[in-house]
Amino acid sequence: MFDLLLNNIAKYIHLTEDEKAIFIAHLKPFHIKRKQFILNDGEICRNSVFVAQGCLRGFTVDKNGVEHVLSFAPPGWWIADMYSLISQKPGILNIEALEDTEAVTLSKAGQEKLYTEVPKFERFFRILTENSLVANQQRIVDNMSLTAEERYSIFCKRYPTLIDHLPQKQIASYIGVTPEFFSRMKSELIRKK
Amino acid sequence: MFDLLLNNIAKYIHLTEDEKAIFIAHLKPFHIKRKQFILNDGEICRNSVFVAQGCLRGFTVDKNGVEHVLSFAPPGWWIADMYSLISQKPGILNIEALEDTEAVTLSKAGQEKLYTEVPKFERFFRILTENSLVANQQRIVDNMSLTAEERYSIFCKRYPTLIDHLPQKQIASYIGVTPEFFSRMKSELIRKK
DNA sequence: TTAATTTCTTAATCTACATCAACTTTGCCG
DNA sequence: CGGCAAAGTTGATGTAGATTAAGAAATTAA
Repeated sequence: MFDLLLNNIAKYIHLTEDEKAIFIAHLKPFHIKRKQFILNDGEICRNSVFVAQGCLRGFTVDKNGVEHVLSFAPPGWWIADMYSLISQKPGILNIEALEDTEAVTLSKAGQEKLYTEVPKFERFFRILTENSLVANQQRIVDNMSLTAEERYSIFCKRYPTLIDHLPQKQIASYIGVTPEFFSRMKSELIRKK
Repeated sequence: MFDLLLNNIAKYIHLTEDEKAIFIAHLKPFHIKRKQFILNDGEICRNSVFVAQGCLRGFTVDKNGVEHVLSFAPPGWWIADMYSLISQKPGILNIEALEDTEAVTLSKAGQEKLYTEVPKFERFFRILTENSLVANQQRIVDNMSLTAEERYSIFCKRYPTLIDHLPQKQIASYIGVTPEFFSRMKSELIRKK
């Protein structure tokens, strides 16, 4: 059950069996059906969530009611409204299951306790956050300097597994175009080849 | 000399005098003239830089030769090519002084040594990275869901000190429009009021 | 299976912002 | 201070991608 997560952690820090047990004691497994939400904008985000199976998405809704996908969380990924989780103020992110999903939560309180019990986790989450920061900075650069077509091509390379079983309107939203434009773009790409 | 930095750190972790000394031993103060670079794209980023006075900017150059400002570093801010710093592979960021600047460097090696010597710094840099991640995620959302005018308004609120003494083409680049459009936008804003 | 709902496609029209070009203003360096 | 490069302005025109709308295809739920 926790194998995927523990293997993931093992890439960055080494844990004794005791430390693993302490860690696992803070986790709460759960599963959630497609289309259900684990977080709504305006709420305070109280957990980090690690996906073991299925897929979640984090998105905002702008003042015109348009959704914008900030992140996908396929197996092996963490997701949370980082702003809200850190500040414990109401956030702007909605987190929804795109398919039936199995995951574990680590509460904010649990995470902080973990830092004192096993300080090595400071390192683990620092590295995790660093990697996330790098990906987000790259996305900003891509959004500023590339066309939608180029961003799509990058998405395909970076998330090959997601392409197949994700509604394409979700991908359109992630790369920052409308579903209509995305559809056209795809058919033009096929025509070109 | 290190006061600004130490006060900054004190917001997140408490350091003994010994620990402060260890930290400072890893720092190297330097100053750099306007228009000089401390990092070029294609190079490996070997340092984090903390600005005490002046201002730096980090930017990429796209395949058409257009610059895109990823970040400004006024006094009290860190700057680095995080991708390159972490991976120690060639990066895409240029870092340039917008004015004569005084700063300190912390080398990648020094930072890692610091983590083992004073583990509290894991926490400090984790928090720093978390805050940066939150800001970057917000910027992605803003770029996807707001008009240039709205992004400018947010920029003004968030970086009031920068507005005055920054060439406006740099601000235009940061919010993701051309200098020409930015100029027009500003004059329309004035006309409106 | 079928009805209902959601997703995808295609087409016409529209707009925020880019590009190009010429000119004016600012600010820096000798 | 004066000359020159960089920054900012303004206007005409171009375009990537949005919007609206309506039908076709695919999923889902019953």
